[in-house]
This record gives sequence, structure tokens and C-alpha cells, in this order.
Amino acid sequence: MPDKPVNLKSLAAHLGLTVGTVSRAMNDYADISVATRQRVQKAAAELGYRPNQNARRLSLGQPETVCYLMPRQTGVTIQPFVAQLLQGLGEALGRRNWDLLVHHAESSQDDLERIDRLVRTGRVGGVVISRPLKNDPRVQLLKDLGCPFVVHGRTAEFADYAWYDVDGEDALVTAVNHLVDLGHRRIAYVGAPLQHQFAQERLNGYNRAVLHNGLTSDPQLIQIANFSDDGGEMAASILLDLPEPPTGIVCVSDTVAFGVLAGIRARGMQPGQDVSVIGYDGLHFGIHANPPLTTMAQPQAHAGRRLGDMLLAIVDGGDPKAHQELQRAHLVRRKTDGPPLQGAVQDNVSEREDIQ
Amino acid sequence: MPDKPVNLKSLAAHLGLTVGTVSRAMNDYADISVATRQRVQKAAAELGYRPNQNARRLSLGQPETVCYLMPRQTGVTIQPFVAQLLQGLGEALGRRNWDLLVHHAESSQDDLERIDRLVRTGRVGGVVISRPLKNDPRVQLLKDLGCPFVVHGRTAEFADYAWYDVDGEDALVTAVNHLVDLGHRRIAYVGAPLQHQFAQERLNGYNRAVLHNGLTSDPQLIQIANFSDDGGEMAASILLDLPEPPTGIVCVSDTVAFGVLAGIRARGMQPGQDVSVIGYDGLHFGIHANPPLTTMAQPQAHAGRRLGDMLLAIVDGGDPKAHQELQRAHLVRRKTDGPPLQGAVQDNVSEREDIQ
DNA sequence: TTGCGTTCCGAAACCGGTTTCGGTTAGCGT
DNA sequence: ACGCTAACCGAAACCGGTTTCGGAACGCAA
Repeated sequence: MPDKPVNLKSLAAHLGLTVGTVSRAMNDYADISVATRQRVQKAAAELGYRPNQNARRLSLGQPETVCYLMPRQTGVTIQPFVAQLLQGLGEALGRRNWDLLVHHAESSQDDLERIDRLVRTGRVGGVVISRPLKNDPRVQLLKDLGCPFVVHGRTAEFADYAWYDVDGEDALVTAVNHLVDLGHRRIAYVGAPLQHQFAQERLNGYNRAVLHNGLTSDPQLIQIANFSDDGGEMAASILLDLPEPPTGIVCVSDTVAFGVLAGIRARGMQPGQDVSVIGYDGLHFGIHANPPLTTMAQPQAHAGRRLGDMLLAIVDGGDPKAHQELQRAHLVRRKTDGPPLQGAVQDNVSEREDIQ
Repeated sequence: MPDKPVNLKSLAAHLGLTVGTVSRAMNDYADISVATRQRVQKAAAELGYRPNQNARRLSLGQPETVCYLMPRQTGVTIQPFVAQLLQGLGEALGRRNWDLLVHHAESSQDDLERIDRLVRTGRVGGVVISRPLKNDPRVQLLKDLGCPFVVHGRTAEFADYAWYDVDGEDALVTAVNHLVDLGHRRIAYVGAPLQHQFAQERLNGYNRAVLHNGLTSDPQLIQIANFSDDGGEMAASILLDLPEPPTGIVCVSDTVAFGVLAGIRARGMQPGQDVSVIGYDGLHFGIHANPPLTTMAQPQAHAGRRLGDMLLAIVDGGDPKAHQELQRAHLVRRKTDGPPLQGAVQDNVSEREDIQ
């Protein structure tokens, strides 16, 4: 049976002190004698005293809790990074005994209502959001509410708040450059709808690299697909039906790339030999794809930790603008990249690993 | 700028009433006149009054919050179901305006300390845990604390608490039976360490099916590997080195099965033709494996919802023993199952889909 | 007019902590 | 012996709600 919990009052009575004195002793106030403090803390440990957090936080006026808003997932595609991010966030917050709440909204409007409720009811003292839109109403609301927040990703205007992001534009430049180095000249991009800022950034990277390398800038080579494997497969089908199909395809994500691989195989072609494919995310699972997927890997192991640390720093009064961190993705070569098979190939065909 | 929040006191002053009256009007007490109630609720809506949750929950003595303890992930392998489960849990809890906390412990001892702290500090009114051990100290602790809880999975003794589980024993019987129907007689099992109850259950299912079908019960055919793709690959390597290697392999999970596929391919063999493989989980990603993985799929779309509903029912005074739900997995045939290639094959070789 | 029962709201205790303020005691110097 | 200061703790306000209790005002019947 659950014996009645020991609270400050009962602990104070047990010690022959008042609640105020016991509270200060527990919190290491200077105006409590060392003897009393030790006596109190010893008794608290023996009786298993645990301060009630609701009472404490009400009194402090600080909920000591942050909320992570899970991104809406499209269809069956789960967000593989959520679990990892939550773990990192929890770790960072746990060091200060802060708690982590998760919420999942049905719609954009629902998102806003949840945020409003959570901060206006004093439920949370900070918010973390992922994958913002170009002009995300959530960041505007959070600014208006004056609630500390950090963004996992960026909006179109990202100067005046805290964020942690991976440079998707740079990553796609790297990916395209890599294919160019292998000899490709006709390179396509399979992207996601552009309301999300990350989709725009990666497209920008593709366009920049196409321009910089003097490649043919054919609008047909840019396919905006559903952000899923099915979307990727459909886009690949369209691209391969082109009168002059691409020899290389860079993708907005690994999930989309998996669909592209399927679309290529459905044509009886071999990804990595007939058509090169580069994904984005660095999902571990990519090594089991058919064939193993070459990808731009994000260093997202400690994204959660960094976001949590930033948020706590802002809660402590830090300037949000001082907490902006841009990481770089790096190329992980597996088996879906190789020199182009046919056509007018340039001279600089670099060596590459054996193809499975 | 964040204007100062409107609380009960300011709302009451605005209306010329006392806080007690306003509170009761907001909560639809019968001793408040209809006119007053409407006047209060109208003003509350106009001023955007939001009751402080910390204060409310302190007064109620009910934190209206539950905690989900994330399972520890082994190595790089993420838990793909976590995001989906959280979404379902949040949905169920959200209908009653309960909040969802997540925690991740470093060790088993850490797990216990977190649970103890969360319930003893009045932080949560319920707990959800996943993947219990055979004799999981967490459920004993939760019982001792008298805290409502539900288990995603089961322990060895599961009679006296609430749980939601998929019948892993039944699923492995189905998987083995399927291979037997295809003509296999020498079937191996790649499992996970047996401290987890689910690992034991699935092994029991394998053993039961082997016995029931009169197959050779060779201890060498049972490989207990790390719960990861690497573990699966290593186990496959051992199995294929056997003087009499298996023609079919059933696995404790899809992740392990992916490793098994890799191990088979590393031998120059073709999964689904030379060796059949059946996974467990029904991960969507399996369709992108090489070749697409046949698997026992769990109906885990609404697991979170069910767990949340159960927990709320128990908080309301329901009997935990009355909330136990066992779901069944079903076979999803893709491309890694087929009739055995060589050897003494039985006569009942059933037809099957074309192999890619 | 008196008496009684409703209806409706104010007053106050309470949840369990934190923090400010003030007073008692002891120690010290002269 | 006296005064002053510093050390230490008690008393009470406060955080923002919920809930119990009692009393005022009112209507109705005798």
C-alpha cells in the first residue's frame, strides 16, 4: 500500500522545526546553521522526503518543463530521428531536473492552440519545434508569447531566434559536386513540397551547384514529390521517362531516395551503375537498402543535447540570437554512386570502390 | 512583449466577484446562477483567462500527467515504434487534457530512481513502460508505489497488472509453420538475449512449432545474438557455416533480419531463393530491403491509443487486471520466403509469388 | 408580520512548497 | 554591566487555483 507521502509539514514536525526553516535548510540557505542543515538533510534522506513538484513550481513561478512538438508525419513514413532527439533533449534537461513534455498536433492551427495553452497555463517554460515552415506561425506566436524556444531547423528569416540546423544547401552542393566529379553532367533533384524551409534550402543547394558547375539547368530535372518513398518512386519514374533521362539523382531525404531506388529497379536498371543516387539524412538503415544508399549524413547524434542546452541558456536569460548553430553534413559513400554509364562523359572519371 | 497573465484574482476583480465564485462558475457548479455563470465564462473568454495548471494540479492533488519511459536502444539501432507510440499515447491522453512526459534512463537502476522520483514528487499520475524484462523491477516498484501503470509488452508473470501486447509466441509459430508449408525442414532461429520477456516468448514459439511439426531440434540452429543488425549478420554467418546449414531462418525482429539478409548475401547467396528469412515487426522499411523482407507485422498503429485509454481507465479506479489486451501479428509476404532450394524437400511445395 | 426553506455568493481553509521579514539569542568588545 | 552586531530560526505572506461552510437575500406560506 502506498503510505502517505512525507511532506514539508510532517518533516518539520518530526524535527521540531517550522516548514520555512526546513525548506531553507534543504535549499542550502546561508542563514541556517551547518548543524541544523545537516540534521534536516539527514532526516529528509531517512524519511525519503521528496518535495512536491507542483507546489514547488507553482511557488517558483517556473514550470521547469519544456515541450517538444513532434512533426506531423506524412502517411506511413515515421520520423526516424524523433526518438534520438528526445533522448538527447531529455539528457540535457535532466541535468537541471527539468522535464520533457511531448505533444503532437493534428493541424497547423492545432499546433498554435497547443502552444498557446501550454505557455499561457504556465505548463511549460520553453518549447522546441522541428522542421519549421518557411514562414512558420509557431515561431511568431512564441515570440509574441515571450516564451523561450529553440528551433530544430530554420525558417526563411532566422536572424532573431535560436536554432540548430544542418546546412542543407551546402550538403546538396556537396552531393552534386560529387556526382560531377564522377563524370555526371545531367543530374536531377527529387525534392519535397517547398512550404518547408529545409526543402527550399536543399533545392537552392542543387540549383547553386548546377549553376556553378555549368550543368544543363532543365526544369524537368527538378521533381517536387511527396515526402515519402512513394513520392520518390513516382518521381524516379517520371525522370526515367524523360527523352534525355538523368544519369544521377540527388534526393531531399533518404526515405525519398529509397523510393527512387525502387523506381530505378522497377525499370530493370541498377542503381549505382545505370543511375547514381544520393540521399540525405544518413539513416543507419541505408546500409540495408538495395543497393546500400550513398547519402549525406547529418551529425544528429547530439542535436537533442545541443537544443536542450541552448534552451536552458535562454531560460537563464541568454540572448536567443547568440544561440545559433549550423552543422555540416558529410558524404557517406556506399553503393549507389558511380560514374555515368553511357553518353557524353567528361574525361575526369575518378576511380571508385567496387560495385556490389 | 508578454502582457501579464490574467489569473483568477484579476478576473474576479474585473467582474466584482470573489475568486471562489469565479472558480465555481468556470467549473459549472450548480450553486451558481445561470446568469452569473454565463457572465463569468464570457469575460473569461474575452480576457483569455487560462487557469494555471500547476496551481490547479496542486490543489486537485492530481498531476494529470503520465510518463512514458523510452526503452534503451542498443547501439545505433533506433526504436522505430517510439514516435508512433508517443503519438497514440498523446492522442488518448489529450482527450482528457492530460500531458505526456518522456524519460530515458541510462541504466536499470536509473529507471527505478526516475520512476520513484516522478511519482513520489507528485509529478505524474501514471506510467507507461515498454519491453519489460522477464522479471522487471519496474513493475514491482510501480505496484509498491500504488501508481497506475500499463505495460507495453509483458513480464513472465502478467496476471495482476494492465498490459497491451502482441502474441510473439503465436507469431513465431505462424512464421515457422509458413516455412514448413513451403517445404522447409531445417529451420533456424536468430533471437535476442533472453532477459527480455519478448525474446523468450518468441523463442518459445519457435520451439513449440519445431516440436509440433516434428522438425529436427538442433541447439545449433538457435542463435542468440545481439539485438541489432550486426548481431543478425554474425548469427547468419555462424548458421551458414554449419555442416548442415538451415534452409530457413526466422528472426526475433526486422532489424536482426536485415543483418541476416546481409550475412546471406555476403556468402554470395540469395535470400528468398537459397535461404528463406522471416522477420518480425512489419517495419515499413522492409519493402526497401534487399530483397524486400517477409515479416510478421504487428498491428501497432493504435497501440499507443489503447495504452493511453487503459491507463486513464485505471486512474479512474478501474481494475488493472481488467485491462489486458493481446493482439496477433500477421504474416506479410514479400520476397524473402520461398521453397527450399535443394535437399529432401517434402511434396507439398506450395505455389508462391514471382521472385524479383 | 413572522417563520422557514432556497438560491446564490462571500469568506476562508487548503494544497505544499518558497521567500521575506523580524525578533530572539549569543558572542563580543569596552 | 551594557550595547552592538551577527547568527539563527519562527511567523507569515505568497504562488493560483479548488472546495467547504455559512450567511444574506429572497420568495412563499401560515
